[in-house]
Amino acid sequence: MTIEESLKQTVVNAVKTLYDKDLNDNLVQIQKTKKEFEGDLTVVVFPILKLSGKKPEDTAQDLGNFISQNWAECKNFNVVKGFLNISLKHAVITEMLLNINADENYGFEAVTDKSKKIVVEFSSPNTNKPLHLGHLRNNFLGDSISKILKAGGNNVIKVNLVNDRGIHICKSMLAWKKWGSGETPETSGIKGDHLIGKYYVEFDKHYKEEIKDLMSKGMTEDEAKQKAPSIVEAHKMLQAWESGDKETVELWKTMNSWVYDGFDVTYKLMGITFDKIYHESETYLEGKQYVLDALQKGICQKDETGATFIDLTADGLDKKILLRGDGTTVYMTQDLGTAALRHREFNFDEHIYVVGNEQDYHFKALKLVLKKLGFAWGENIKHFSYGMVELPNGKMKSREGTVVDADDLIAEMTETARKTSEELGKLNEMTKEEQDNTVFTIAMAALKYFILKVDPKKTILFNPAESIDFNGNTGPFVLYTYARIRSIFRKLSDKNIERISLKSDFEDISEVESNLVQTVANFKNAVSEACKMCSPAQIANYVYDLSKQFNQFYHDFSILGEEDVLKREFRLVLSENVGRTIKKCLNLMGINVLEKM
RNA sequence: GGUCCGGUAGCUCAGCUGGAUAGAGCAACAGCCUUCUAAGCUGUGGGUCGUGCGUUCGAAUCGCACCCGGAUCACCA
Repeated sequence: MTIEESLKQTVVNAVKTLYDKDLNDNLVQIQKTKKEFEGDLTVVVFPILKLSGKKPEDTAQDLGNFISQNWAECKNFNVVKGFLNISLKHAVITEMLLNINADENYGFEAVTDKSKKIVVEFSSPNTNKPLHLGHLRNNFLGDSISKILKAGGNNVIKVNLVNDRGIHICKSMLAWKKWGSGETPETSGIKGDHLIGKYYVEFDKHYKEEIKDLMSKGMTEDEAKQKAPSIVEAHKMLQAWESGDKETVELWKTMNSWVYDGFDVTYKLMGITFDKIYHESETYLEGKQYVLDALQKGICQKDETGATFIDLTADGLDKKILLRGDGTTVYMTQDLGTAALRHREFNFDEHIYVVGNEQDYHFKALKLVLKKLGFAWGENIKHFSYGMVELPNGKMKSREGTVVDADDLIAEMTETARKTSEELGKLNEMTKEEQDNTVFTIAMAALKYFILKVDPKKTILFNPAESIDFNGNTGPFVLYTYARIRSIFRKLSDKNIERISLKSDFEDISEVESNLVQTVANFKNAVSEACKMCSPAQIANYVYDLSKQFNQFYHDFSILGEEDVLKREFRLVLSENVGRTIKKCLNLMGINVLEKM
């Protein structure tokens, strides 16, 4: 039983004894006492007023008297309006600390046998452009929630679906063929994904010009968009590809391989791996088959242009096209195939798609279509939706080249981290290798934390002019706190101070120490909550709060001499716990810790 | 127009299963390095929690209406 539950029970007993009424225990509100008031735990008495029939202050006083006499953990209490603040005995705090110490895994491993099998799809890059800041949000979120779910005892399978087919690839291929000089990553010295991205932008430039031209000749915009020679040619290329045209397929293979080489570098920088990688080019045909079957069974229909669609109007959505008039497949067709394939392979309990909120509609439709096609497990797919990353002048668009490139950003952050570290003299006694590792770890911590700390639902506004901070509520600050803790233990071993085992009758604990212990004790709760909500942002908030508290505590921290041996040990055990908790949190966010910085 | 999401300090964000005087960081200003890491700590200033009504002992938090911003309603992915 936790300390809160024990107090709750005592309040229920108190109401029974004092007022002879039965109090439903979910009406008892226990919360941590706010900083400004004296005490550790607070009972909110307002909900009890009806039972007591007395004023808030008097009710609180009654309860306080009862609790101090009948609850062994209570040292003393005070009443502020309708709030009953209770101070815990120091022994209770020490006991709490020792309990945390005993459970190295914070209880996570215990739930393994109840685990679910969860497939998490994230990253899912298109092979026609390099990764940008928006993709980083996707990757960091996907990686982090996978880690959180795993920590919660689930069997997690991380998968990546590479969008290696479709009209967008054809656009890059066409531009490379038509307007390129036959350059390759080797001849140009450009990283493969960036090279392809360059031609994607090139295509759009020509396409736009053609539209403008056609419109000046009297065509409507919609018509021009469809009739522009480039897009017509791109569509032809897609058809050629889907029908297995040798030359087209060869070009596609070559250009994709450039992109993959480029992506590998970026994934390595991000520290992200997958258990399995899928390619749309390998799954879309399975999807197509389901649609054709459904057409035969009358679940799907053909419209006047020959396109196949499914009618979702009864469910509040629209008619959804599943095959184009020319028989080629669309996004949805492919996703149907992929989902079915994965269910066959893994028989998952849950399938989470980490995809931006611009696709909320798509996933609503996907779930429905799966069920209509007779896949009952369609109910178990979940869309983890997150907001866009925007720049001060609006949305990032690869086509228009208005993006913050992932590789560039990482390089820039690493440079800033290096400069800052040098200025602070942090790199002085390190080897070149240590320096590089330190600087890179700090940069990635800053970047990941910056993105993960924001509620996934919200749009992130990123201002490239203001570089990502290294002070305050940031990754580097949390890392720094951890490094400080590690430093204490290094110093300790230097001084050869013998560790003793802490007895729980130690009586001298400051307010800040008591708060820290409670915060750490709440870790399991906080993280299991974050686990349920799948929320890296909550973890970031928690670990920041913890780090801040520790830094305040550190201000007064001292290793102390022989005569203060218990106090010293209390502080060391506390630091150890905080350090371990910080490390765990950072790991859940995909951030590596540093021993020194 | 329908649906979904957001609106909290100058800026970036917490807080939202209703509880005490709404919190951090950045930016500004004033302090703190001879002792365990100053990427830190302490203090000052800064708020009609988009607006209105309602529910409640109590609303940033819940409900309704409205205003503003964004996404989506594709034979793009």
